[in-house]
Amino acid sequence: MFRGRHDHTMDVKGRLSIPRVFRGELVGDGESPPMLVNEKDHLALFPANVWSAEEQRLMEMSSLDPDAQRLRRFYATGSVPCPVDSQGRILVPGFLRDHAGLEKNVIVAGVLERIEIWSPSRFEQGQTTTVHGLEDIKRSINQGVRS
Amino acid sequence: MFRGRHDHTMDVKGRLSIPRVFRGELVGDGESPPMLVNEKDHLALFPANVWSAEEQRLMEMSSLDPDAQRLRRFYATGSVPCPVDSQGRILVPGFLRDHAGLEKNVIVAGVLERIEIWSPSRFEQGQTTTVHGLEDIKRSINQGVRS
DNA sequence: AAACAATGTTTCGCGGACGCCACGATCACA
DNA sequence: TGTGATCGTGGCGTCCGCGAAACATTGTTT
Repeated sequence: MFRGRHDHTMDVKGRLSIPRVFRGELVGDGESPPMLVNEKDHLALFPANVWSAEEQRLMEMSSLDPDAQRLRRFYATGSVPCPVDSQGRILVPGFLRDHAGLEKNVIVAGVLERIEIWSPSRFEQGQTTTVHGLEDIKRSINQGVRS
Repeated sequence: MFRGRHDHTMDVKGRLSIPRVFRGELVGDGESPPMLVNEKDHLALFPANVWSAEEQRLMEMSSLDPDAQRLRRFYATGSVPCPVDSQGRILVPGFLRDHAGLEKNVIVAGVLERIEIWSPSRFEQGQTTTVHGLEDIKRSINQGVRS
């Protein structure tokens, strides 16, 4: 379970050191490398087994459903195996840096089963809007509108 | 069950002593450390088992629901394990201090299953608005509008 | 063969973290 | 009312973990 927020900086070449507290759980037994995945406005980093479970669910969706097909394409195209080097760093490919709008300063956030990598400005913005809507979100979830 | 209000002060480095009466229940058997959690306008401190139950509920929400995802991100990113040192103090990370607007003087309040940490001004303000709206709150709860 | 790109390695320095101790105020109890 | 114990405060001081940047090495391409 990943938790907390860390302000880190990226190499000019796109190398980013993973917070120490995350490394153990992230690499697991080291069998297969973690996965770096493109999301709408940020990147996500998964332990191999967690992502493969997620991927499994994508594959189980109907290939006749255009939406499912789109979803599959988006994630398949935007995901990359991402080994952690001996100094605890990952290399973020250029096209993912671009999509997530990452520059030198980034935020590495623990979100339970995943690690998220954000541009600071986008992150702050997202958080503030979340805070504003927080009570409504809680209410609607509490009422079982979703779940 | 935590009760009562305590005016304490924080270290320049963010160390804060927990009221004596809270310590026993807070650390429990000491297996896993208490959790310090960011809330909208204050911080909350939980015995490990209490927070992990809460976290469990977060994880069970659909990862396809954007609102659930936001909620998860908010709480996971804003929570950090928070061991109590040998002198009964915790260390409050800088980013949580900022979010809660904490400075030197803080209020440590017992709120049944949780301990809350407030900036004095925000606390007072919250209390007064609660007092004003008290009757309405009671009414709507009584009507089962929530929960 | 030279230049650039990619990856691996080393070092430095900041600051976070922790432990200890002493002062002082407050509370309890005699 | 006095005395003692408890508990919070804060002030050092030190340590070392960790991240960041610079450096070295390898490999690849034309």
